[in-house]
Amino acid sequence: MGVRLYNTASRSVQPFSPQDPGRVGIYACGPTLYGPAHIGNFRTFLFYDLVHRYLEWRGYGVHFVMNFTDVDDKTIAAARARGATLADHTLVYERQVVEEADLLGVRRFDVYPRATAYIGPMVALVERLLERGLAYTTPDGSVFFRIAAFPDYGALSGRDPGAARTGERVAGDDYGKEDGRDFALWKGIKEGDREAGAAWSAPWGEGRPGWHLECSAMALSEVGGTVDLHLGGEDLIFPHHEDEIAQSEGATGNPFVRHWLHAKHLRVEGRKMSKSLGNIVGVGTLLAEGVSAAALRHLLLSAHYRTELNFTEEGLKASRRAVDRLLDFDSRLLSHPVRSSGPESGVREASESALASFREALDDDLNIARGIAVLFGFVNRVNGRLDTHAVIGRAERDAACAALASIDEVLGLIEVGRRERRVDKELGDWIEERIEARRRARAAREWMRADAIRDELAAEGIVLEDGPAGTRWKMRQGRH
RNA sequence: GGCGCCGUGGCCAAGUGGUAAGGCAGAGGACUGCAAAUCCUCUAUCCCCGGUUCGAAUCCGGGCGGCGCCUCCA
Repeated sequence: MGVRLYNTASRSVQPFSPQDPGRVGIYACGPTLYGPAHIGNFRTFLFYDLVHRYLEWRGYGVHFVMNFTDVDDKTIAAARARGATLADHTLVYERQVVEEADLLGVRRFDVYPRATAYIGPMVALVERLLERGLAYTTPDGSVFFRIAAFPDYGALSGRDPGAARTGERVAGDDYGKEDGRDFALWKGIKEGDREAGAAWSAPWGEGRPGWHLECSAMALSEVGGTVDLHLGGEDLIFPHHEDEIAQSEGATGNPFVRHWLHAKHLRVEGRKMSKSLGNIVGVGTLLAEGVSAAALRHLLLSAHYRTELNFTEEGLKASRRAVDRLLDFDSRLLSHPVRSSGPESGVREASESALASFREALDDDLNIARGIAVLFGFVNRVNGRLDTHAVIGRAERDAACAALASIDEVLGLIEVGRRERRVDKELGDWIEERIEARRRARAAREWMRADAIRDELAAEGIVLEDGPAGTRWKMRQGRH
């Protein structure tokens, strides 16, 4: 059947059909660098990561572009409040978000354009729109898009362009608009912009680009004529993406995007995350508190991207346990005794069917909840086999390892979890030494001494698992 | 007011016409020196009412409840 994805534009799930399967061009709206990213941002970024990883897993050649918005009202305001230049201010948060994304296992995308590096293309875009009569300048040096001249406006979000809002009161900086719905392509220079390094010259006057324009310019420059997949948070459908379509198609005359995907927002303890509620949760804060990155990844990834996800303390705990189960299985599989030949235990069959079911689940509009269920079903089945078969064939074991690794190429849970369990060589050697001492104590049936050693290790976060093939140990992950 | 989404066991969450995946939590059992890990068993008729159908959580109608966007917002 192939990959099927929901398309916001058609409001239905449809086959994913890139123009050129060999090079799928994807543009994702990235963070605005005014402050630290929060878990809501990261739910969206992890959704991007899923799209990225899954399409590559399915064999597509993916060219994935995620921008950084480093100039807009908020970044300028934040930079000015700190007395920093725009460039200095945004660099701080760019570094931070990249670092956090790495910690959560978000694979690096191909290109990260920063808006301020695309002023040229933006100016060119506006010039074309002016030529075509789709834009007009105002006395303060701003340029607005003329929505009345673009009949398709509203198609993505399902709005009637003619209705409502026309006669609305205009905001303070929007003097001169012909129509209340018209949006700014370029904002004429204002007090303080130049000092903050937020002013560029253009044929119609000095100023800075409008937010919507930035994404159009970067998408057209970095992805090309038509974007196969354009991703974003659900809040961007209107007006941001509607405006991107209007500008891009108005200027080029070509379809801008084939397929739109939007991730739903998350809630925190049942409530909307907002400044006024004071419940904005930063990823950096959580990680600093000792929350496991793998657990956080699991939680943010575990619900389908088009359903509301409720971020709770309890959910985080459940996710942590779930990831532990995966990691325990991973290490059990790797250390399970094998022989070169002999009767099959059923592990190979379980591996093959897990891979097929996983693909089926993810092909269906990235149904990750079902995909994760398939994974746990696999873990369960194989654990059962390992219980009843003290030794399995090497080829079977390898097949199971390969299946697990393959699925984790998409989920990245074991990938991130393993990192957190890793210990340095010195600690590792000490652990091995202690385990050997405990082994001797146990052999001598000196339980008190053996348990004292186990407690000693537990105090360092090391958990032991005795099995027929010896004792395995693991580093307990973060507090949550 | 306009557009849209959702309501499944204690919590989270799949399933969208054939009699309920998975994770967490809970109970009992097996294994273990004790643990840990693991396995087995048990725990829901799907917000309510009506309709369509041989058959509905799944379709239709009506309620009730929760939520999103419409303004900066992932």
